[in-house]
Parts: sequence; structure tokens; C-alpha cells
Amino acid sequence: MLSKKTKYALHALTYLGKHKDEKTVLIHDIAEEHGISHKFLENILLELKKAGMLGSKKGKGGGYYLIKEPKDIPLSKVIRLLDGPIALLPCVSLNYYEPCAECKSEALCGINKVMVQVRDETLKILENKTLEDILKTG
Amino acid sequence: MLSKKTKYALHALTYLGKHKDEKTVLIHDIAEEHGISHKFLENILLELKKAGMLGSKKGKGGGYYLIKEPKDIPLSKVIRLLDGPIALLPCVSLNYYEPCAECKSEALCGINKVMVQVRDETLKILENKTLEDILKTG
DNA sequence: ATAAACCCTATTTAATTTATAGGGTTTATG
DNA sequence: CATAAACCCTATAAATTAAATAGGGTTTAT
Repeated sequence: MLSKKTKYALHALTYLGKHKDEKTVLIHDIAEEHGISHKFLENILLELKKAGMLGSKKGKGGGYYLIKEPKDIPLSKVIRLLDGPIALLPCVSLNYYEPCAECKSEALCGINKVMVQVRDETLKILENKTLEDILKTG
Repeated sequence: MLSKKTKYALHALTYLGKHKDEKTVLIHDIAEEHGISHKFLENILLELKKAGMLGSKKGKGGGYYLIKEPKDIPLSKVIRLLDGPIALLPCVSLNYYEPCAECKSEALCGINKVMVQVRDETLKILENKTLEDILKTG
């Protein structure tokens, strides 16, 4: 399951996407809209900013704004940033690989094989669906 | 990511599948083979038993054994039993549905839409792949 | 009778997630 | 230039969940 952090991030990005005609958007407004703690959301927006997904303006009248086109923000990127691996097993993760302690041989592990398939199908969706797709409906 | 419980369960089932010519298999042997705590594994095997996935024999010379053909144990069932939902969001789970607190309208939520897709593709694999498939390789 | 092995429930520990706290820095504005 | 608005940063606490342990109970082959 996705963490709240990731869900909040997706909602925040969606909010920013919907308001991209405005110059900046306040943390406060996003937090209120989705009933998220202001401070918790602040941390998330900072992470998104450091990851180059959005920009901000300090001082009075400041706020956050998208610095990329929604179509250039794949969901996989957001999930990986906030949640870490998308794969169901560490031994199958492309970005956060680790061997499984209880597994003798990865090459001979049937569980591994299935989870590679799941990962690939999942990524096929999450790497191609972007913020733009979410904006269409939401 | 799958919990250790689920991973241990899958390994235990695999072990039982490999030794199904033997009448029973000891917790001890499975635990040792995969470096799992005996007692922790015991709890897991009990859950699998209660769920009707395996049988046991008490007393000296007892142990656990599969009561189903490996091909009749889909991975989705094991994962759901030990880990709960397979879906990435509660609002998209078939077996553990719950609305998302931060979401205003499920019907209008673009995140929801994408996660339905991910769920469906994942289930397409996990409901059709069974213990038998894992045994082939592992 | 005894030892081996599963059965059951409760508790503890550890890890992770979620949230809060508190001050620092920048900047528009009057 | 004073002020208030707003983001910036790091640390800590609280809550939840996952993982492991504990300890005795019951069954059964020998």
C-alpha cells in the first residue's frame, strides 16, 4: 500500500496542476483542501522540491508551483521518491535492490521470477501514467 | 513490499511442495533451511493451516503437509492472508476496501483510476500463478 | 511413561510511519 | 526599514505496524 506521504504528494501535485494558471499556491490551501496537517505537508513539498518536481517562492506572496509539465511527471517517480521501491521484493527492485536474506539463490527462486513479472507490469503503468492523466479525471 | 511473514509463508509452502513425497515436514526443518525463527514460523504455519492451505499431524513423527495440489494454491491467496490487501490503495482493494480519508470523490479521483489498473494487472498475475509455478524454478 | 511435535494466546521488542515543534530565512509591502 | 507572510530546515515525539519471543497445553508414536 502507498504511504500517506505518497498519497498526499499526489494530491498536492494534482492541486498544483489544477491551479497552474495562478503563480503560486500556498501550502495552507492544499492542506486545507485535503485535510492534511500543514507541517507534514510542508515536509513533503520540500522533498518534491529537492527532487526537482516543483519550485517555490519565498516571502510574502510566495508559495509553490509546478516547474514541469504534468505530462513529464510520471507517477513512478513520485512513488519512488516518497515511498521507495515499487517492487514487491527487494531482490526485484530496480532502484532499491537488495538481496533477500531468506533466499538461497535468486537465480533459482521461483518467487523472484513471479515478482519480476509483477514489477514489470506495474511499471508499465506507473512509468507511463503521469500527473496529466490524473488531472484529466481528478 | 511483501512482509517477512508472507515471504516466509511462500518459502515454507515451497519447501512443503518439494517434500510432498514425505508424509510430514517439521517446522524445524523449514526454519533451519531458510534461517527463520522457529516460533515465528510456527505462527505462520498455523495461519496457513487455519486458512485450509495445509494440514498437520500432532505428536511424535508429526509435522505439516500440503492438503492441496500446488496448482490450486494461487499466490494471491497467500499474500492476502498474511499481508492483507494487494492493491496500492484501500479505495481500490477488492478484499479490504476502505475509502481514502483525504479523497473527496472516488469517482472523480484520477489516482484511483490508475491504481485500479495496477491492481488488475497485478492480480492477473498473482491469481494465476500458483505454488506450482514457484516450484518449477525454485 | 515419555519424548517429540504441533497448538494457542499473550507479550515484548523493533522498526517504520505519521505528526509535531520550533525556530531560521527570504521577500512584498506600506 | 519594519513587519508580516511564507517558505526552509532539522530534530523529536507519538502512533502504528511488523517481527520476534515466551511459555505452557495437547496429542500421539514408541
